[in-house]
Amino acid sequence: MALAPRAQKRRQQHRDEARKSILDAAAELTAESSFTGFSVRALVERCGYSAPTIYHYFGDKHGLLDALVEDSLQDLVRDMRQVPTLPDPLETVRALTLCFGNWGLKNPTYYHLLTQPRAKDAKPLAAGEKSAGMLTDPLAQLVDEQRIEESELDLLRQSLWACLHGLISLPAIRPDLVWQKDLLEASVDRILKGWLSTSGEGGIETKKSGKSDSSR
Amino acid sequence: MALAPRAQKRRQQHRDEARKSILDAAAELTAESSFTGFSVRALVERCGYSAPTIYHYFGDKHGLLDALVEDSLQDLVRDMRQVPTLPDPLETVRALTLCFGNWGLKNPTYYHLLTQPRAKDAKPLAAGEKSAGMLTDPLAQLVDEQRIEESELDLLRQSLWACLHGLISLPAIRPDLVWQKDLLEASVDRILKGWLSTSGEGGIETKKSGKSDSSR
DNA sequence: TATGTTTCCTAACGACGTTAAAATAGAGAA
DNA sequence: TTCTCTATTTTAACGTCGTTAGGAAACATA
Repeated sequence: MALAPRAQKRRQQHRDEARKSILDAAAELTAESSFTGFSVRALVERCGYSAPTIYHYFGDKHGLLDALVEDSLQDLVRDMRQVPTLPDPLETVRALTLCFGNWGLKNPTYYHLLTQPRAKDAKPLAAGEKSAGMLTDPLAQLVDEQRIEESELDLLRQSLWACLHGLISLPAIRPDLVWQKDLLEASVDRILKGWLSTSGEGGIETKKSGKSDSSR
Repeated sequence: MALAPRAQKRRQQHRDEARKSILDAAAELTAESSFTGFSVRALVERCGYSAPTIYHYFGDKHGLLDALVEDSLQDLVRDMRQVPTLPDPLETVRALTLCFGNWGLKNPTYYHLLTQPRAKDAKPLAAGEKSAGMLTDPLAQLVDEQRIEESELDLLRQSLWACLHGLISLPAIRPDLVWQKDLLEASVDRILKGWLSTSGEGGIETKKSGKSDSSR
């Protein structure tokens, strides 16, 4: 028995409103107390709906949090789309990386939820993948311009990603410490510099400029 | 009523044995299933003691896990102590950093417990602080040798720490991906290179070597 | 009206960390 | 020995969590 289009639309509208009011309450809760202290039951008290309703709409606690993060991630993707493609692809990589990093620093709770190990259903959030893929083109261009070796591309990508992850998450883990305010920007610059300058030579600049590999 | 020394010693011995058998069972459990899936109740079943006994010895679930991590951290500190002080302090920094990083990669569960936000009682693990402090001397020496500016010392320290954190924790978070096997070593080298080479100039090496700050 | 579907709630289940209260064991004192 | 004090250990619960079975209520079609 297919629903008439009118009724179907009204149903969907009601669904969206309910989802939104639940997500709004969840956003409030995560803003007040971060991921710790967020519980379905606290959300139930806050949003007026009952627990099974939340499970009806989101299936799971993780599903709810995923929807919450996905909303914020769409803001990020919008921001990253506004980053212009600069003449120097390295500048583009830098700008995109900083854009992502600043989003993470501003939304530590969402970033933490994003990077929390996911269940076996596994699929990473769509917007997360999208933002990660935005680096592909400018990086490929750097290879084309022979400023990085193709054999090092994956290494650079993973290195940049991992370091960025640390730069975002460590200050969130240790808010008790005072963090240098330009830490993200300075670090990204140095990392890119380290990967791109004298790209043929792998070693680090030692005092005597000779390679002593005493730590192997 | 002070205890006689003999009895006191035997008591202590019994205490240590009980603690050790609990910690051994906990180590087994965390080795099988990582931090998720570790529960006090599972430990109770494994170790034979009852729940309040565990609380008697460790006060808390966190206290138990802290004791577990502290044990492994002592191995790390021992390893780091064996790193020789090399003629080039940069090599020393590199070796210590790689030592710590490799420990983290080999003990992802313990590293995760170590970096999990701690309760309000706050005090960081003793061995953790000790290992972090080992970089102080060689870094100061780099300043003495005028290879890094003193004003950038804290920035470098935090950058190195944060990137190292990312390099350890991201592969643990995403074991589904294939990680370049030299990621840690290559990254640390590039980061140090980025911070030390041409130490007077902050910008990154752009195509035209001109600074365009379009991302501010 | 009657029927099927979607939405929503009451009430519970099982697992978790934790603890109150009491039983047990060990060591010195009588 | 017996008594007493302390340290160890257990049984049995409490409160919270995520989750779900089952049914009631609302709604759209017929």
